[in-house]
Amino acid sequence: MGFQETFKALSDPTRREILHLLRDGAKTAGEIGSHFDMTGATVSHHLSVLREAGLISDDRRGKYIYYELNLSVLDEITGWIAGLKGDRSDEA
Amino acid sequence: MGFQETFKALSDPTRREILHLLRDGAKTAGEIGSHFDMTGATVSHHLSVLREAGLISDDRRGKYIYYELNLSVLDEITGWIAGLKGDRSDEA
DNA sequence: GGAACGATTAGATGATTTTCTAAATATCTC
DNA sequence: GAGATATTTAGAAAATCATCTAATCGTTCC
Repeated sequence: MGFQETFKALSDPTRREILHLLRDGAKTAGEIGSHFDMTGATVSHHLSVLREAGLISDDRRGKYIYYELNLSVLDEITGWIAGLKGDRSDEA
Repeated sequence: MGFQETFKALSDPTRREILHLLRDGAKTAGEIGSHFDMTGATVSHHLSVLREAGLISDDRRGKYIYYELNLSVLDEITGWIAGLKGDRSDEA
């Protein structure tokens, strides 16, 4: 993890849309993929980028793999931004 | 502008450090560049990415170009994240 | 005007990224 | 176990990106 991976993950519109899709609950890779005009392999790749960034987690249930939002990493981002907005120069 | 450019701009560690450097006031391109072990041309490129993302603005004063933080775009980012954390499915 | 300095732009190169097709893995059902 | 379904992994191609060197632009000062 780290800001590097997180921001990189968020920099792709497909991946941001995936996060949006997961707002109202976990979805399978297939359900997520059906929202996009690209192959399942490509969606799978995006899911793995999001997973490596810690933005989603996966939950295997039988034949399906459910993905769900993981919001804690986003808190780190807002924290980083807040640190940028604070004007104290002794901060990390 | 748009999230695309903003997140992409934030995804590079050099650029995030530049933003950090500008927390306590405007600096010239040269001052910024002296903090990094890369050519001035490369730093200039990073500054232009940040400028196009709306994260910094430039102010030419004579021979020097001063760069300073532009925080409003960061507010849009925190707004987007907040929207992701809200669970209402009728939101944009 | 010309030299000196601060900074950007142009063009090239190697690395990374996005996407695809094809093949592989995992699970369920018969 | 074989076939069907859900998903990922492997490998390749095109696009984008970070970085460099060299050349250019803008300003100041003599």
